[in-house]
Amino acid sequence: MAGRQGTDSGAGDKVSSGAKRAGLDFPRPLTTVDVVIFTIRLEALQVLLLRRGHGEGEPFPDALALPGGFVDVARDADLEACARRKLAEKTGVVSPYLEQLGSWGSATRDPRGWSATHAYFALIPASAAETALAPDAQWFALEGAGVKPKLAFDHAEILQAAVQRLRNKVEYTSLPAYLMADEFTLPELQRTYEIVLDRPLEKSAFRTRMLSADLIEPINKQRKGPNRPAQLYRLKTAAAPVYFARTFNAPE
Amino acid sequence: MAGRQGTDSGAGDKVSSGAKRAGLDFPRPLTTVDVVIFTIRLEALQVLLLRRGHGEGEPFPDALALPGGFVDVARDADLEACARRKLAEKTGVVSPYLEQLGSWGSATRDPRGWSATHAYFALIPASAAETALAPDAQWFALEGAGVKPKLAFDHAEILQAAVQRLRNKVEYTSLPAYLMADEFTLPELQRTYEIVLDRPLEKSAFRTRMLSADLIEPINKQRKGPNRPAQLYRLKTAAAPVYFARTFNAPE
DNA sequence: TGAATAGTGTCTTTCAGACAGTATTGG
DNA sequence: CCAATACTGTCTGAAAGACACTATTCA
Repeated sequence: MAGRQGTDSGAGDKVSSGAKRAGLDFPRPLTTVDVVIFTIRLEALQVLLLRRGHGEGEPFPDALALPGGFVDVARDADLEACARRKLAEKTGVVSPYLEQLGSWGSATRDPRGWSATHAYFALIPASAAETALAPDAQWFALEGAGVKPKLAFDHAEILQAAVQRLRNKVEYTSLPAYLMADEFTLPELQRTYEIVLDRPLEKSAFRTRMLSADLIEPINKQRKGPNRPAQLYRLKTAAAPVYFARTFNAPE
Repeated sequence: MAGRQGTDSGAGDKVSSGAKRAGLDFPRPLTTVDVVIFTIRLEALQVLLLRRGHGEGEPFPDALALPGGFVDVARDADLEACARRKLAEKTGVVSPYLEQLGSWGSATRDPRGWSATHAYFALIPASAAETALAPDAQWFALEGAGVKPKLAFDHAEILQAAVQRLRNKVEYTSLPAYLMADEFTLPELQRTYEIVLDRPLEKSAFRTRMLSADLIEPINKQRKGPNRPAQLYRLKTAAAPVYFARTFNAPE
């Protein structure tokens, strides 16, 4: 970030007050943060969407959109804090897996003017997906790389990027572990992998990979059922995501 | 991006004119774009840095910084166009490998106020690294994950993230191909991999991997030297980066 | 001929894919 | 006992690691 070069234009809104003295008297883009929140519900990968309002000057009235909004320079210390705030406001979840996805900015993506959004994606366990949900929020199952209804702004593009990133990383990381409840069995974890990847995995290779990674530990408990009970595991404390040296299936 | 929620504070600069009518009467962060430009020079991975000016109100006077600056809402159609503009202004290179790295935004990273930067990283061939360089720009060799001099803002952190991302991706992608001249030999490409990764690679496995990927093609030419000449290759036309199914060495 | 580097072949190791086989529960 | 699911073992194949070997140039 060097000092400003080039000429300022007269277009758009201007900042005033102390800005001129510091040489900051030029129009600023709008700055927002959006969060793509994933969970597993009903044996499907789902994403949280909000119904927009229809007040005066609101673009895309009544359309569906990702949770997000303007950065509040008084409340948000940094971008991630802003993303966590949006997440907590809409789901009550306070410490999910949260990763920066990228940013989208252009003159045209928001009819109110040049705007740039910082997109994050979060993984939350199914157990947390129902509890403190905001009234205007709703889960939608993913179909392919998107969702059935049309989305506001360029949110369909952002959602598509999030799904691709998630699917891609699931091939060689332990990210699906963050979609699990506190205690889970290996077959349940494998099922989560399979839902996200939308293809079956080999049981044997899957178990070897998961058990040889420094990721989960067995607890003194089993999941009962109408069949052989399964060992329960939990994430090791302070478990950062594990990166494996290979992807799951050789990509054809 | 939903409508604005919460309360606006009185801190910072305000927008005026049409903003109020549209409900946009709240302070906006500064929006910048920074580009981490890598090349290979003198058998080392190097990064382009700029010496900042020392005009009135300029933060970090005379310090080194990444090429970048404010988004110009009149000139830049979108963030990537802004990054390409900065790159072309400083190096003359117009079509490098360019990838979004992430964004950094906080109340404190710029003394002029809440600011968010969109960081990109670019790979350019050594041949292009010298030609149309801006007078205030200079190449610096990387040592570890950073560079010797102190950098302005949080640019040391951004640079570190760029190096980590590059090193990580080089383990399983063909990114170093974008650091090569138009024509290159396989040993030269391997040397580039080794410089970026800072460790030797096995010749045999390297050749097998590169030749079986749909990435390069031999041309009817050889590189002469005081030894056996080497086959010259070029990138296949419209070669997107190749992703391999495994990393190079098993991570210990 | 020898130095130097380009390029190939061969053996081993690692780990996923395939899939058969064993284990343990409830009914 | 049987159905159902959990879990293990064994064989195979693909690709990397190690490293020896051959090939081709110039001096």
